[in-house]
Amino acid sequence: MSQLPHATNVSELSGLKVACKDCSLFQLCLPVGLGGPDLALLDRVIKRRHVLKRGEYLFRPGDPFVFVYAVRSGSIKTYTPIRDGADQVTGFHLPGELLGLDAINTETHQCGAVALETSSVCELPLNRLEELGSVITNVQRQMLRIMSKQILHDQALQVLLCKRSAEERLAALLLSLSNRYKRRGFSATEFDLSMSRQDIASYFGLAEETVSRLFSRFQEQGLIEVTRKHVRLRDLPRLASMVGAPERLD
Amino acid sequence: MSQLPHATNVSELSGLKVACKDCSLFQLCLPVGLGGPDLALLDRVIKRRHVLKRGEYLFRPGDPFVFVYAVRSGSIKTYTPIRDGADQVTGFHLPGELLGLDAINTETHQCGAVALETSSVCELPLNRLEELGSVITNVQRQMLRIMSKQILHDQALQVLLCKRSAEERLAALLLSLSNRYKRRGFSATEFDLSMSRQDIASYFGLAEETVSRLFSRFQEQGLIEVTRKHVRLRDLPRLASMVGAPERLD
DNA sequence: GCGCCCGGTTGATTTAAATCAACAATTCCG
DNA sequence: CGGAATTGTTGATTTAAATCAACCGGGCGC
Repeated sequence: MSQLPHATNVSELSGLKVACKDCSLFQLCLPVGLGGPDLALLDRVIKRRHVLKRGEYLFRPGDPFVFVYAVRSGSIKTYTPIRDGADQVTGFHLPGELLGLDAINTETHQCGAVALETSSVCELPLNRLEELGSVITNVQRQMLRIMSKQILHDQALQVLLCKRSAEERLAALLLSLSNRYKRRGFSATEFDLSMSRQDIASYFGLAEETVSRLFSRFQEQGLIEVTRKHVRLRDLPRLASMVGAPERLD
Repeated sequence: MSQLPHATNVSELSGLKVACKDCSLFQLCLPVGLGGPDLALLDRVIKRRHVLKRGEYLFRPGDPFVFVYAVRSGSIKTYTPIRDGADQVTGFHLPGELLGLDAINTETHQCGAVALETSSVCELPLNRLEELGSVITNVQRQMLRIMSKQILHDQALQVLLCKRSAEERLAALLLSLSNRYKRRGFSATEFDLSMSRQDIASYFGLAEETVSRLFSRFQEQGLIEVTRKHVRLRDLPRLASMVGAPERLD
């Protein structure tokens, strides 16, 4: 189906229990920077490898908040229902990224999360962390950093939506995916989009047709090669020059 | 200059040292829900009453992160510089609201913060919290909640920017200010805007002229009465009906 | 007290992107 | 395997909001 590479193929095959310290996502995920003892305790409460098929829901709006989730493989989109029955896509999440942070305050998910392809997640019971002793401070400090990063990301998106054209928004997305794949050890210039044109349009407040036209235009201009979901970025520097630093979505 | 009411007038006059437990913003600010011992420790590290005149900067983009700030009186806007030299306004902050959360991760402010009128803030040295013992867990838990709330707020703004017209965006702002003033004990229907039309336009990705026209139109329609910065909301229910639940900015 | 400047308003015109419409290519599914 | 449904593409037209332009009025300095 999707040809998205899976960072965790090897560890997934080797067994269900892969400790955080042995996970290929260690550097990108919650435990980054945590020491051995903290990791061991963290491993005790994290539930691993909840698997989702394409289209399956991790949680839905209104669900009670139980876990923060870390994407382990695949990709997951989050969305908010808006009036008129439509959905607004609020984010695309790759391995190592955390989901459900917006539900900590109200203890209820306002967003939903759907797998864009076969994916797996780890479940972090934020409330149970308090049972553990020393680990909590370090993990919470790490949580603060991750949420701070999310807030910065949301601000970049705000600038993009307020000040930038449809063209620049799409460039920003392609660049963001490129950087994120690269950091995960995959090609920065060739990958499959796991989201539909409609998802991209929704995420950026554009019409599906506009996104489609932009993909065509980028191709005409020699910026990219695109066939359906497969994308090859042919001119990364020019793509990057279209997107200012404060609008980087990485 | 601005006729914005000041929640903290009384306590400000009574002296420089007002403990969190005696602050009128207690219920709206960081310490909400914290117990006496935690509060006492918190009071030891919080610096109070840094005063800013209109137009003064609390921090600028690039400044090293030292404090998280809580607005104590007045109002403060945050902004990001974007290419072409312009600024994008990223938020308006009223008493009890926290500033600088986006800098926790990088330890550098990406945004700047300017007083929209004479304002004062408390300074919370996030890093020094670790010197304190038991307080840290509870305060950090509270920080997680506040940041979660911010992320939810950012998502509401995303929906507004992606899916709603200029008209609905302005309605959302007026409604948000109304609710926030109300919670602080002020009139929900009559207040002064501390931000300029340009600030509002920037915040929502609109032109100054559009915002101006909308104020006029709202007045024609009997929704509001507006003279320069003074606003009276004449039909709160109709205003509210223009803004869906997932777009509430409160 | 007068005029200047800035913030705000109002009008005319342009434009980027939405909408409407038709169609092509894939994937889904019996 | 074949037809329906979904997803994506391309073209014509409309539209909300930007831009360009002129002007107003209050507050401030001189």
